Amino acid sequence: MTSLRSLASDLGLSITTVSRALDDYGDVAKDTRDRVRRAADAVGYRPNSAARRLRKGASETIALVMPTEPGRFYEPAFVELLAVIGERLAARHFDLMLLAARPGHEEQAAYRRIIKDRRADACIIVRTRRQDERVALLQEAGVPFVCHGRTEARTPYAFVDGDGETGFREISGRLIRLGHRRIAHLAAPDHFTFAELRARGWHMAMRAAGLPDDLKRVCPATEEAGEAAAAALLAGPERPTALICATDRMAIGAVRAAQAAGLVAGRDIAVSGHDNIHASRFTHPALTTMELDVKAVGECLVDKLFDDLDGKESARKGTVFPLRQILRASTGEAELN
Amino acid sequence: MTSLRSLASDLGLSITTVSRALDDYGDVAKDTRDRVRRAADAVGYRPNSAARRLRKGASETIALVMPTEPGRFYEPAFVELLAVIGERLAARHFDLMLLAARPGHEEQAAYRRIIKDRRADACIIVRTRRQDERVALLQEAGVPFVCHGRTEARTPYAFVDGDGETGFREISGRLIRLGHRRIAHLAAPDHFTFAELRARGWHMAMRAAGLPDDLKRVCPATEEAGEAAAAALLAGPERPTALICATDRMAIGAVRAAQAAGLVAGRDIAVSGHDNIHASRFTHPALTTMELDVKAVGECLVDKLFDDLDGKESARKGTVFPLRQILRASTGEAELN
DNA sequence: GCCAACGTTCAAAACGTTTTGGGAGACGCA
DNA sequence: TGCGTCTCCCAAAACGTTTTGAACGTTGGC
Repeated sequence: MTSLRSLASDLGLSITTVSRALDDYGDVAKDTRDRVRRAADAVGYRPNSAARRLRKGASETIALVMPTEPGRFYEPAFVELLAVIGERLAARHFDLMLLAARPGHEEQAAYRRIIKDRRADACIIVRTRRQDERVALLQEAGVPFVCHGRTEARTPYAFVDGDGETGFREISGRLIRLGHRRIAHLAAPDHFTFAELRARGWHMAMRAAGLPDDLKRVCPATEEAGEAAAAALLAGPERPTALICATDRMAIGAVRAAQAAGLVAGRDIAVSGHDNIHASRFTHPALTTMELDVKAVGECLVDKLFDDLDGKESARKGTVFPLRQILRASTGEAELN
Repeated sequence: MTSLRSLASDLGLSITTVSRALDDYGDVAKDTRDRVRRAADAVGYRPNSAARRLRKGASETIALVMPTEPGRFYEPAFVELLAVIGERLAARHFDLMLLAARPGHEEQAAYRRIIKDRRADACIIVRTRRQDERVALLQEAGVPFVCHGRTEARTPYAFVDGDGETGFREISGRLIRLGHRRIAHLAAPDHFTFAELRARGWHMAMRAAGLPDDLKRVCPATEEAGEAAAAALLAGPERPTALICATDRMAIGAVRAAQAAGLVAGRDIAVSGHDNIHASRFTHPALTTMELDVKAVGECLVDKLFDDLDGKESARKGTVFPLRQILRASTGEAELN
């Protein structure tokens, strides 16, 4: 609406001067600068973003492509993460552009388009995989990005992740101290980095305590799969007294399996998860789990991106946040049998 | 990268002709048009969005502002809705811009900025409220928009909603036919339109059957509040035999309250919800609920928006989708006492 | 008193597209 | 031949910003 031109003519100045005054160039006299500022504030001037983008060759937009695995994208914290990211970006007048694509062909195409059209200045990668073509693609194209979660890349890159390894080592250790000896792990598919890290934490704790580390089952991170895997473990010859699950959804399935086997979770068997999804508070018994500070993670993601865009070399590294253990009844001191 | 200019000079044509050829003007000879098309496809030409936006004065972007009520934005279907909307928009090369703002001052400011800067061509309003300033704001500014959910507006406007009224009338009727007489309704706060519609459905069924319609409690749409409200009802003089809850979250709380009162849901008392959130499948017993076809809703939202942008007058009206009833054990033929 | 440096301002170009307002040539008709 | 009509094409303007390069007056050193 109000353009630089009208502002300039109102003030009897050139467009150049007004533009530079607003951009804080040392070029322009302090008096003029103040005068321009006041006038701009008065009419609520905001530069036309399209014009600005065209001229600067930058879009002041960050892209986030949601991987929409059909029927599987169920992450309660994701909406919150989006909100945090959006707010943080808005503080610097950046836009958040949201895309959706199925992993594979469609996802690749989406990233290629972003890169080619320079529709966004940088990307946020979520649900990072161990072998992640998205990372390779963006690195090759020289487009700044940051990952939510880790991948196995040769070169340094920016990521923000929760310390699943330590988290699972801790909960395993806690159960060991409670007297558990046969502690099983329900792991998520290992093409996800988080799955491997969590499994490693459990593994390390078991080895450190000299306990068997072969009680591991891998299955999709769903309630149904968790239930089936837990049922199989409970029906086995060496029934475990504890089930450490990679995610809350799997743990919810595990609680059901225990119940079906006539066991009361928290008394006859310990069950724990990860994520602190809303439902974990409302299982019977309530689920012991761990959680990440979503706000801190979201802000860290954005800050890394800005650092990278600002040319700070330091941006290209990872930050790992500790997990907060949330102890509920499902791991109550179990009567071991 | 590849500009209209380079494309034109490669072809020995003017920029104008290339531009018009790609835009299907009748102006340009069929041969030339084909030649241009082929060349453009070959290099994968896509017009620079900033330049296009600047020139056309339209952003080809749709804004969606998430209302982030602290700790309360928990809608599993929301991510899926975003994905559907994003995909549908992408088919027409529109971007989805996501913002986050707390209802009230911050939210208003966000919309005002969108309007003023013309950062987006249209908006999608979610979590529509009965008295919704957002609707007023956008109508006044002449910015096209569509609501997910209904509001109380004087003028016709575009919305897409689920038929909560019929859905709740149906589940109420079903329970009545099962023999229930004292059927209570746990309603959500009535500044949400959906809350009022669902309550109305229950109300109508009760009146039609000549049953008392005073067993209604209003509370926030959370598990905790649902549990408290249900507990109060169950402790009352006229203990209901059925609890029809406005949302699954409230219903999950209600199931707990029943259990605490020594009642088994699905046998001693019937409980139903709405949303078919993931957790509803994993309560004990599994929750009877109803659900909306998120894909249909998302696509309808986008289509209405495009119709409006294309100048079709017909866009400014509502579409109400039927709800699918999902019968699970929590309403199993109850032993009434 | 001359030249350089400085502080302040500005005109003009550029970003890449869409659109306006023709223009050149071919063709038909009188 | 002259005139109007059609088909195909194009030069130039416009969108609103940022940036380049220079202009202008003043000041200071010599």
